[in-house]
Amino acid sequence: MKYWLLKSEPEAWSWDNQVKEGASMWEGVRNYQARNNLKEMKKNDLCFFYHSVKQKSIVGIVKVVKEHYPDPTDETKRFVVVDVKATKKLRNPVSLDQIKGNNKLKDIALVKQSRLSVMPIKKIEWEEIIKLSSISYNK
DNA sequence: GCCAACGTTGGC
DNA sequence: GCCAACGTTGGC
Repeated sequence: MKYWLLKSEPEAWSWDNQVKEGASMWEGVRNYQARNNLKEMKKNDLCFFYHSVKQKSIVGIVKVVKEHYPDPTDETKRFVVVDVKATKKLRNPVSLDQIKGNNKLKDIALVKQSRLSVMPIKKIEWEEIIKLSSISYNK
């Protein structure tokens, strides 16, 4: 069981869209590194759902419900999608600033490779972010 | 809105 | 196969 982070601009595809839609394709990835990550995802892996550009926060968790298959929106047939489903909203969003300010998260791919849209998350990083989301809730 | 950091494309 | 030119992403 692995952990991941998926990025989306909320104006293109938001957490609320994901909740409303239920299980849906994670489509439109056109980057090889991101694609390779999609291919490694297994059913029931969990992914943070990150809102880029505007909110710049992790807002929820989606689960992989179907492993990779060809992206029907890709004419070149080179890229793939997985199906994901919203499973849990974070109690409080965890912002990029919070992540950057946390020593345990300083090597996270989100910061190191700011342009990558599908990235692996280490278990300790996952747990730390979960913790941050509850701590901010208590404040 | 700007631009740094990347990724991709295509001419050579 | 190199690399200049171009396009895109996403933080600021």
